Amino acid sequence: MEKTWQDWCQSLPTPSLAQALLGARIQVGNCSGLVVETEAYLGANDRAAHTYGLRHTPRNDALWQAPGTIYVYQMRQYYLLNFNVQPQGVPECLLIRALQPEKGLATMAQRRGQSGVALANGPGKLTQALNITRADDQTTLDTGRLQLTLSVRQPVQIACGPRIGVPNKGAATTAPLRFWVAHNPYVSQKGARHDAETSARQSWR
DNA sequence: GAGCTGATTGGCT
DNA sequence: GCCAATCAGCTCC
Repeated sequence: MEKTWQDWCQSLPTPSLAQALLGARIQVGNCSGLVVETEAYLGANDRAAHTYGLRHTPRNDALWQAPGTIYVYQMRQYYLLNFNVQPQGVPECLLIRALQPEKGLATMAQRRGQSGVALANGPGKLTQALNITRADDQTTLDTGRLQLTLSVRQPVQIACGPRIGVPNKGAATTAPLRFWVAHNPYVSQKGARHDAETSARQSWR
């Protein structure tokens, strides 16, 4: 019997959940991919979080809902996908930064206007590939059209580092709250350009 | 390959 | 008006 999302959320603190989410499958319609990169956002005390200082606005209301609530935020002309992980009233969440595409490659390529590694190697790209928009904000993993399957694969090695796009915010800028599957070519970092297929296989157990 | 920059939308002060 | 959890294309090594 699989653990429910709620049980899973209660089993670990948020940064550990960010690591544990690597290897999960996200599916929307007939498109799916494996989570290869995440970031943790730690609510009230995290200057990079939208809920820093317990800010509660119409935009971030989803973060104040029950665990499993989906928060979709618009950045420029892109959408960013987050999952709420802590009990209602504790606004901590996980940002999905990159996916390794599995199914529906042609559909995703059509939506993106790109193919291969560039399909979903960034937070704005994967939402475009999976057609996730503000319409999915405040839906949940139980009732929404987005399905999540935990622990489909196990990373050989998990790497961590500072989050991206969080400048001049002291501890929030440097805290190692970004986690990715080491050696996987579908992460959003530019540097690692390996043989995509070979490395993708070798990055999972 | 690495680093910089322009594009450009929406939410909040 | 200001700023932001981005992206892609362009330069210059």
